[in-house]
Amino acid sequence: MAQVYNPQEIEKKWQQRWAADHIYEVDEDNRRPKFYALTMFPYTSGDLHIGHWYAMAPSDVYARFKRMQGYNVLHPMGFDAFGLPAENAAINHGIHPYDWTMQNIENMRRQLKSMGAIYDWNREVITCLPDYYKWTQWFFLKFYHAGLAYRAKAPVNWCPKCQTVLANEQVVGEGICERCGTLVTKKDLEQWFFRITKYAEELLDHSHLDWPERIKTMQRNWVGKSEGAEISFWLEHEGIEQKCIKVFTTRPDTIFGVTFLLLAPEHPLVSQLTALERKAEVEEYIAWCRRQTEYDRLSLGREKTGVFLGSYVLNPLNGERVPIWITDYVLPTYGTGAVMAVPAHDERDLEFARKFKLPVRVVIAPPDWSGEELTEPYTEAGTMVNSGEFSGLPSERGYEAICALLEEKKWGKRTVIYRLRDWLISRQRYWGAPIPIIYCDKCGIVPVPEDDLPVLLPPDAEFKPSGESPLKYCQAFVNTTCPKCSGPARRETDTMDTFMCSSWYFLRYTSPETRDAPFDAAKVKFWLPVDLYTGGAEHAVMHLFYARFFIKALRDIGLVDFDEPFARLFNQGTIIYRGDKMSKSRGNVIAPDEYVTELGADAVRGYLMFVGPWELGGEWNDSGIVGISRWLNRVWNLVTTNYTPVCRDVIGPEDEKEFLHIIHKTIKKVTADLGKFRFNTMLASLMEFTNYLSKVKESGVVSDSLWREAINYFLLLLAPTAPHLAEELWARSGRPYSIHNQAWPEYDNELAREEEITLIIQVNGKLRDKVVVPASISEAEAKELALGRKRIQTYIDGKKLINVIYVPKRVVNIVLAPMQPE
RNA sequence: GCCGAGGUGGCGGAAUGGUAGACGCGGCGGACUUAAAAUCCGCUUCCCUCAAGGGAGUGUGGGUUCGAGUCCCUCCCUCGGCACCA
Repeated sequence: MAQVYNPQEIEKKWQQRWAADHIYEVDEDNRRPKFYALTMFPYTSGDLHIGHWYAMAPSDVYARFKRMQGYNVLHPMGFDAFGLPAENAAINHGIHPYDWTMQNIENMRRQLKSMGAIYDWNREVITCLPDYYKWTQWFFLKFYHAGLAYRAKAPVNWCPKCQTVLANEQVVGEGICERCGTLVTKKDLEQWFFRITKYAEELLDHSHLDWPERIKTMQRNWVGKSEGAEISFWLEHEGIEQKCIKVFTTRPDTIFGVTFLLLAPEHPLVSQLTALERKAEVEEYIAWCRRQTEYDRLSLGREKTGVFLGSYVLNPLNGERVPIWITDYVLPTYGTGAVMAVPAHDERDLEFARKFKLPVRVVIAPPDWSGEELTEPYTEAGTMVNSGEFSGLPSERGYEAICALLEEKKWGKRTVIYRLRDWLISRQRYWGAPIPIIYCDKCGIVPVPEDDLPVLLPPDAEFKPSGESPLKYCQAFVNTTCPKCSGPARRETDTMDTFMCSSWYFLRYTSPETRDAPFDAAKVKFWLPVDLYTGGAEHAVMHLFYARFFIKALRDIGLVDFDEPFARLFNQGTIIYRGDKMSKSRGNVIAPDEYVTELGADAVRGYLMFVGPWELGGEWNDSGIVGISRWLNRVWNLVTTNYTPVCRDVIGPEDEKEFLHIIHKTIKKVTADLGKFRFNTMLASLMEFTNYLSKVKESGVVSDSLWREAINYFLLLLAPTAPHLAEELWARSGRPYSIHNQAWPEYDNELAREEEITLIIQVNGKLRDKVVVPASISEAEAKELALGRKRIQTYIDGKKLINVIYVPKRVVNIVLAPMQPE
């Protein structure tokens, strides 16, 4: 038997034993309350780095904690296995994406197993296998039949490097591709969309979700709800069909201040509304706009640009003639692509008016307005002026009155619009689930019949990116027969966004073996919703948003009976290394393997929890981990070397009492900290406990039985954090296998309570003395004691006592009169 | 520009409005050793002092309070998100 702590040996041993005994396998056992603890599954990039461990190890600790607390815990793991890097690897290294992905999974699974988590590997889910993506395709068909999937031509985000379209959510920061950082361009393409906008309103509702405020805010901003009115401005133009231009405004109360109308350069009426003599100038401007990148166009702080079309509309409320301009700050995709400009009350419109010397008319008076021109736009509510019959009304009432009038006269109506666009799910790439659609010259768009699923990804496709789907060139795949008329037909060659795959994987974990359905409905009913979902915040408006949409759609289709997938969400922070987020693309990854080999998985787990609060992340520091490793060694020595009480007739009852107090105080603290994900302070209190145990051991002042009890509690508290070491020490001290099937210790509140406290004595708020007193001390006793202290006397001497403040069990503050100046 | 998180020793970080710096790293000193490593023990915010003791101190400047790292206001910096959305 090894006498020194040898993590390599014991970790391997227990991992094999746990697997052989199936101790972490889970079933729908109703005797214990269920708890679904889910960690975002990793993309199969090749290696897990310390950043992955930071997401996974603490969540495993929490899942183990809940398990010991008596919950029936489902804590599964799988792989998000479709995606571009697999293809890029294929292109760069000549290996098939399937082989690359499966090799990576092999390696990552090995790494994950070395962590010693409670994953039930029978439930593993791999999204790129036909058993799985068959159902991803099946959901597409369900959405199609429910009217939630449609095909449309639209200007879409195009990544020239990835050679594929991207969803709006995948364009980040300054208009760059979320995956590769390339500047995204626009392309007009026929694509498949999911009608996520149908759920815009419901997606705004986070009222039953225990989620971080900032994620909820980001989702709300992403939906971008605006309430206002759509108003028709009459066209004063001969010879065109349209009688009016519709604008959207959130401030119908400012309509009397409209001094020009703005259209997006892409607005369909622009060419018809351009006066002959302005044609050249307008066309030149439009051409200039086209040359601007999306990012340039949306960036703030650039000078306003635009041209006058040479035509006019009439303001329906006052009949005024209003010139029509085009400008690139009006976006064709938002609202109606047309804006009524009110320069007095909108910053951008004012800038535009000043640049082009257009009139500015105040129609909402600020509270103390003198009637002068405003130097800056006034965008708040106020009193309406220069507004005909509405003048004098508070603008909030004017808003209502004008809307009512517009609706009565049918000049406009109240409207709500959203910034959210439908979810573009087509990708012109190989390594994804094929969209199960067939195009027939006779029958048009025909969905693949359910029985024909999966539409298998042909293994032999040429997948070099060409800007078109690689599947297009795979004749055996493309050519098929129409399911309706049996005539010759072509398959859709685009694949689905991989976020489709990750929108339902958490359902599959409940029943991965199910063959005739995506999941076993009873098991989903048992386990879902996920009780705790942990992962990085980078998915706020992507994965987390899509998954919510998916569940709402499945609910409406009748496949699930709940509204939200993730009841509670927790975002861990980011692991920084060399000043940057650790990631393979940044080339600053630290592999856990060498640390696991050298110091053990328990040490790596422990160190990651010790760097700081989980939600804040932290800097990976090589030298920090040795602290945890040394501590685990001390733990080993503490438990494996014999304790012998000193030879005394009776072991002092006072010492035993204090010992019990420390034990229960520690249980209380560790339990509370684990519940709050405060792993760093939990470890600190376990360390303090071991420091205390060492002292006790040295002095031998407790009985043998109490010592054993303390070790017993300590190992139970250690078990979630260092599962291997705890199991080994548990076994070595003759306790029954397995520690991980033991109940979490309960603390005795009486014993955990402090009996003695250090009373702080302050004079005028400054610490001057401290004294240890029984916790039961009364106010009068405490004050008397404080005033009687020798050291305090020297401060009080000769000064006037104004007040004595007593804070129970904490402080006596003696307030003296300030010194009179001479 | 707006929203959110954060700013505390040499470093990572602790602190229900009540002892600032728990716990760990690093450093210094000591024990063990022929020696080193490992381990163990002690010290370690800064300044004055042999010491006892005293003073200063949680990004900046104010305020509230008997008492502020913590609450309020001002400003500065770092990180994350959003950003011409009518």
